[in-house]
Formats: sequence, C-alpha cells, structure tokens
Amino acid sequence: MGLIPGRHSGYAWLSRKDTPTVARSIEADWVSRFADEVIAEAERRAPGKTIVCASGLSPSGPIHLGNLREVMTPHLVADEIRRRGHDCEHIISWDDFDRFRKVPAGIDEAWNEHIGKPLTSVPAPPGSTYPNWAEHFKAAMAAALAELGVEYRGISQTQMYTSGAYREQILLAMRERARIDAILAQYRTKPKATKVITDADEAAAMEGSGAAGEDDGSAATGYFPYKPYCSVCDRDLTTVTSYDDDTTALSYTCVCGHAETVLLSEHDRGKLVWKVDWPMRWAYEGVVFEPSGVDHSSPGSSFVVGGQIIRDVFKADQPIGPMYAFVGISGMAKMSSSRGGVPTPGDALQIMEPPLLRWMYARRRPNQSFKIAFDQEVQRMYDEWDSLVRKVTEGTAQPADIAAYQRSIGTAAGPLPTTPRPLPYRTLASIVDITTGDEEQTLRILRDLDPDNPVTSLDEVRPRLDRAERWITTQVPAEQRTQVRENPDVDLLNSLSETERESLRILLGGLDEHWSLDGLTTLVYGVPKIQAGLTPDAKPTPELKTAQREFFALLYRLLVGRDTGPRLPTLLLAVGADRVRKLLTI
RNA sequence: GCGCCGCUAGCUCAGUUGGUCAGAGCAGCUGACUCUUAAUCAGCGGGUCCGGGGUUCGAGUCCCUGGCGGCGCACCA
Repeated sequence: MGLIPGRHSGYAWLSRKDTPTVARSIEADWVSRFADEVIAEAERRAPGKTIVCASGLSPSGPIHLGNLREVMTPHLVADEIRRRGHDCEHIISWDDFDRFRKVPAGIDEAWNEHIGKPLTSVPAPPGSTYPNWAEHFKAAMAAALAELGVEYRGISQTQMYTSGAYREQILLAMRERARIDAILAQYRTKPKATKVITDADEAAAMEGSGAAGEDDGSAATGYFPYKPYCSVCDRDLTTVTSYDDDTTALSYTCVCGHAETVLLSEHDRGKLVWKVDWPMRWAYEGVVFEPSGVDHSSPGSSFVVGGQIIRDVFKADQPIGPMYAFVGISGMAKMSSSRGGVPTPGDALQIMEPPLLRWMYARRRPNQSFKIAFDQEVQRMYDEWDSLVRKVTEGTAQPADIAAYQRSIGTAAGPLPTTPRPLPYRTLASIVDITTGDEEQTLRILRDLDPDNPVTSLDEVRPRLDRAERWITTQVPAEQRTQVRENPDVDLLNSLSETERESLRILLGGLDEHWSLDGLTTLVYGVPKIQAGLTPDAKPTPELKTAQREFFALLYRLLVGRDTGPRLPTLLLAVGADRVRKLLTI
C-alpha cells in the first residue's frame, strides 16, 4: 500500500529519454511488434501519410466484451504508433446499414416486420430514447469506449452509403461483377444460389434455416454485388434482375411486389454485399491494420476472399489482419446484463475500473482467448493488478508487464483517472458488504483501518470503492453475503457453556476501551488469553490458537449466523457497539 | 472434407527475427508473524518445452509428419 499511482502514471512515454527502462519495456510486447509491422507497411505503401487502423462493429444488438477486442486490438496498436510520434487514426465503421436480421429474445414480436430493413431504419427497442435500433446500441458502446480512453473516428455506413460516398466504388464493383463472381466461385463448394426471391414466405424460410436472406449477390439473372433496399418497403428482400453498365440502369423486384429501375449513378439506397463491402472500405479508407475474429480465418471467409477482391478489383493492399480469439466470461450473475444476457463493456466497467479492463486486453496476445471475471475471480485480478503496480513502482517488473501496465493506465493522450488510494478491492468489497453502502459507516471503518494515515474522505478510495460496491450488490449471491443478525440467536446463547458466556462478558466489557481496529484486534485475541490466565501480550501456544479460533467462530455465529465472515475487528466496527451488545448479551 | 489457433513447472501463462530460454505469477514447501475468512514478509523451481523425423555447429524458437484440444468454414454476414 501507500502507493501513489499518480506519481508514476504520468507521461513517462513522452519523456522516454528520462525513463529508459519504460521506453525499452513498452517495446517488448505484442502491441509493439504489431506497431513495428504496421509502421513499416505504412511506410512502404504511402510514406508520411496518416496511418489508419480500423475496427468494424455491427450495432444489431448489445455489443459485448468479445466485440470489444475488435476495438481494443487496433486501439492499442494505434496508440503505440502515436506514442512513437506518428500520425495515426483509429476508425470504427458502424455497420448500421446492415439488414436487421432477427428480433432478439425479449423484444416485442412486432419488430418482425422490420426484418430486412437497415438497422438505422428500425425503431429502437421499447423504452429507448434513441431514434433507431442502431443508435440505441451504438450509444452504449460509445459511452464505454469514452470511459476506456479509446479515441476513434466513427463512420456510419448508413451515412456513407446514403450520401453516395461510395458511388465510384459501387460502379466499379458492378463493372467487375464477373471477376468478383469468379473469385467467390473459387470458394463455393456447393452450387451457388440460383433462385429469385419471390415471396416473403420463402424469404422467411431462408431466414429460419440459417441461410440468411442476404446472399452473396448470386441469382438466376446473373451475379450482382449490389443489393438495393426496396424503395417502397425499405427491406432488402430484393432481387436485381438486370444492370446496364453504360447507363447504370439497375432493375430490381421486391417480395412486396414492387419493381423498378433506378440509375446506380444516382441511387443511394443499397449496399455492396458484405464480402465486397469490406475490401471496398479497406481500399476507400486506406486501412493498414484491421484484425478480425477467428471465424474469418477459414477459406472462403470474408477476410480471405476480401484479400483477393481488394487486389484484383480495387487495386489496393489488404490490411495486416491478425485473427483474435474469443473473450469469455466467468460467473456473470443470473440477473445478467442488458437483455440478451451477454455482458457488455459497460457491464464490466460497473465492477472494474477502466485500467483493469484495458489490462485484460493488453496483457494477452490477440490469438489467446481469456475470460473476464464477474465472479470472485475479479478480486484476484485486482490483487494481481495491485501487485503489478507495486512491482512497476519498485522497478522489479518484467519488461512485457511494464508495457501492459503503461498501456492500461492511459493512452498517448494522457492518463486515465485512477483511485488516489488503491486499497485492496477485496477489502473494499468486504467493507461495503457489511455496511451495505452506508457512506458514514464505510468512512468510519476506512478511517480506522490505518490510524496513522487515516482515510479522510471516500473520494480517496474512489472510483474503486464504487466498483467494489457494485460488484458486491450485483454479482455476489445473497447467500454469500454477510448478513448481520437483526436479533440475538437466543437458542444459541442459552446453550452456551459458562466459559463461553464468560468470554462474551469479557469482550463486551472491553469494547469501549478498545474501540479501534488495533484495539479490537488486541481485545479479540486477548479474551481467550485472559480466560487461560495469561497476560494480553502472552505468546500464542497451539492450545491458545485453538481457543482463539473457537472463540472467533462463536462470535461469527452470533453476529452473522455463519462460521466465518469478515475480519472480526472490521466486523465489530461495522456492526457498531450497540448492536454488538444486543447480539452478544445473554 | 477444408482452414485457423493452441499444446512450455500442479494451474495461468512469458519466451521478437534459431545460440545463458528453460522463465514469471499463483499454488505448494520452509521460516518469521497475537491479525482466520486466497493476511503479510523472506527463502525454495531438473519441467521428455505433446510425440516422431529433418534443416543446422546449434531449435520451445524453422520445415515435414502424427496426436490431442478449441474454434470456424463448407448455397450468410
């Protein structure tokens, strides 16, 4: 303890000349290696140009902790590149122009009528204050990213497509449709779809079978990588029936019965199919680094196919794209999070500070899977973190550990908020458990923890205190929490031996005189000594230790109804003298 | 069937371009400690680096091959 994070969490990386150890260390991890690679590649492609790292998120529902890796990986790399003094931009493409696929469990079935529409055209979930489905889920993620110190430029695909930003790329893709079809064909192991979507039932059937209604552009009438949203019903249950390269006239039919011909040189209500859309954006934004989930590692996956399409069609280079493994969760309470039950970054930030969450992603290479703890493990994580901080401060930490630490406590833009006085998370959790959040009591206990250097304000232990409280109240099962008895356990009290009764009397008699953490510690250990005829400063013997343990167990039973609980001095202070007397008086 | 990833001390993992790389944390053991409920401090680490070939003066570190495990793709994104 006694650490003052602020002292060493400053801008060490901005004055690397003065901190050679840190400078060397922060170049010792996976983030640095990718940064090396990305910088070299960017130099090769376009020297001096701002380096672009990218993430893509689909706001089709709650954006969970696994998706956060899609953002954290490029973020950390981009941040390292900035720390080295290069211009670097992290863009996040919000795939809010994707079709609404299915109504999540728990949402009114009425939303079924919106399936097939762009996410930005679907009403937000009931009760939301946001204008549409995509914005609703985007907002939660954006808030979490802000808290995590992730700086980025968000790009709405709805905005891009409907403004005609991709016009040239779309026309190019259509001109090159035969080439694209041929590339896709290399990976098709089964005959491509050749049916024209003719009615809603059929579309629904495809939906149900898992063969999403949105195909790769194949149809009986030819291959077209562009899919219009119907100008009448706004759904993508359309089939392109013809396209003229010279006039850019595109004809389509929709299951709703609508049919029309539009000029693609003017049409802005549609998008490229995913496998073409992705490489198109790599080329458009000049992306040098964009990771993707392991599900993109298979042959025929969008990343593999995209690599070929960007080279052959858009004449640009594929980004460096590591595959990242999935992020798991341990012990999320049943009450769960946002509908859907999948914890989001926002949920994690309820129980841990931003640096901790950043650390989870920074300490493991992308191809390693890991779990984020919502159960007791979170205490251990915090212990490990505090231990790391101590080692970094003492200068005994390993280079890679120091790097992960530096990436966790802040970014090139500056440090993240820290808890001024980082008392152990488990201690804080234990205290709020007893006080059930009562601030006055909490402060009183904290003050008594270390009389020589007392906590004088809860602000000193915030925000960690709030996270611990949140964890205790939302993640710890009621049966595992400390419940101070309301009334004395009369049956137990009456069944006590004379020796036990005496021990309680001695304890109660010394309460006022010893009312402090240290005082109560002495008292609590002293009671069995006095009963054994020893002096309070007597050395413990095996017999005495046994007696002490039995005495403690008795107190726990009487106070909280179990054999164990928070440390007795802490517990007694928290319960308060009056209530202690009430519960322990025979 | 195809593909990606992993397989290093009991557990979780470090080990950039092959040459003190055989490591850390936790657990465990020992000692100290009037402070249990994963308290603190100090000390202690011969594990066939999954097996088998190969390249090399030299390979956890590269190549081939087998095994086990995880995930994905295979008329979707």
